[in-house]
Amino acid sequence: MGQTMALADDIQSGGKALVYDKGETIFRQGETDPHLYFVQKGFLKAYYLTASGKEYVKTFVPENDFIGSSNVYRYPQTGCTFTLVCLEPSRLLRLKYTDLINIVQQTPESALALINMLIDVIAKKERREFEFLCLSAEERYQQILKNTPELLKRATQNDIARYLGITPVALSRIRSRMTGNPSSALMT
Amino acid sequence: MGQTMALADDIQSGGKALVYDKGETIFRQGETDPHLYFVQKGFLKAYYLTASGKEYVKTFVPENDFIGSSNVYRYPQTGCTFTLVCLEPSRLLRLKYTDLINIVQQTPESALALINMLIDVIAKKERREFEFLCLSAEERYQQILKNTPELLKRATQNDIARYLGITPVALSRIRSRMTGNPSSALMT
DNA sequence: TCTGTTTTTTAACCCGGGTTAATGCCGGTG
DNA sequence: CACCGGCATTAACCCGGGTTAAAAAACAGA
Repeated sequence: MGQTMALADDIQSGGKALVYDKGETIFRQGETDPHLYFVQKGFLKAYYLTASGKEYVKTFVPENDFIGSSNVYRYPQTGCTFTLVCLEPSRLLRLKYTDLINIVQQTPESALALINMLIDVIAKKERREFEFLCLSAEERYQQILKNTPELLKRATQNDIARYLGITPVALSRIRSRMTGNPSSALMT
Repeated sequence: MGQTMALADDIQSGGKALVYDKGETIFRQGETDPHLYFVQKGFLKAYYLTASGKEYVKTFVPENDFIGSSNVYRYPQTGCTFTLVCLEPSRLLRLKYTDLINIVQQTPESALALINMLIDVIAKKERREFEFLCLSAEERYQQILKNTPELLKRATQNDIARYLGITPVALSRIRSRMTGNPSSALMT
């Protein structure tokens, strides 16, 4: 983590600080935005919008986390695969991917810091993949209760449902099932 | 890709070649194996085994791909989160994570190659995550038909089902639904 | 406080996938 | 050749989640 913070320092020195209001959009699905963002303060939501108009939440982004459309770095002509919007007033540091690579080429330590950060991202995605593959929607919700209960305070239940890959109606049912009002099982 | 191949060369010079028969296990869930593997030839399956004995396929690993339990790199005391087994006779290159880091510290170019490789891994995981989040099981199967039809030849339908996150029975139903024998809809 | 909007809950109905079990189908082995 | 184990298919039944719609609850602004 010390290494990652050092990288954050590098980004701080090379990046541009930006302030957004709640509800503001940083970039939209389809646009090209060749930047990596570091969240100094606030809370954001990254989401996919399908052709049929349905929204699915890719991830929530809290303080001290990074976000950017990685495909745009590798294939600069492609568009972002998702939209990034603020759920709270936020302060971000913005840095071009190409500038990041330049910074990281300067010192082996910062290169290693970036490598470790990327491996952390991979580990995180691996856990989400594991949860989709191996757990039921109810079990995935219980993981949130156990591991990131703050999320319940910062995101609406609608958005949490769309993050779990289910509808808000289904999440409401899961919750009432879990509250376990066992008497309801006895009633007609 | 040229960069990634250069990295593969580095791994080749520092790695140890290993040969496995079909059915052999490289490492088991719970063991600690601090290595990254590069597949020169063959085809492997990485899978999770739940407490209740159910198997879920995390990924298939074809030639020129890498695999390793990334959490073991960051947290060396933890065990692998999955089991790795050969579906075909395979030749692998094995390299300690720590040696890889040493190699990569030598030259900025190899560090950049690793960074690019990691970003490719992230992009790949992002697509799988997207498919779980936004697509139905049938749509996910259609993605395989479109993007990696070779998989149908190298893996059993059982394993493909467990990769899609459904049961073999469900995949069989999806296939018969898709064959679209429309007459069956007319019959009792 | 009143009001309009968003979020959450509940109900009814449908459908896809899980489960179990039976059957058929190879492919390998003795 | 006969046998056996794993793989694929099919059927029957159940349950969780999608969909639609309506109502209740929580919020934010005037």
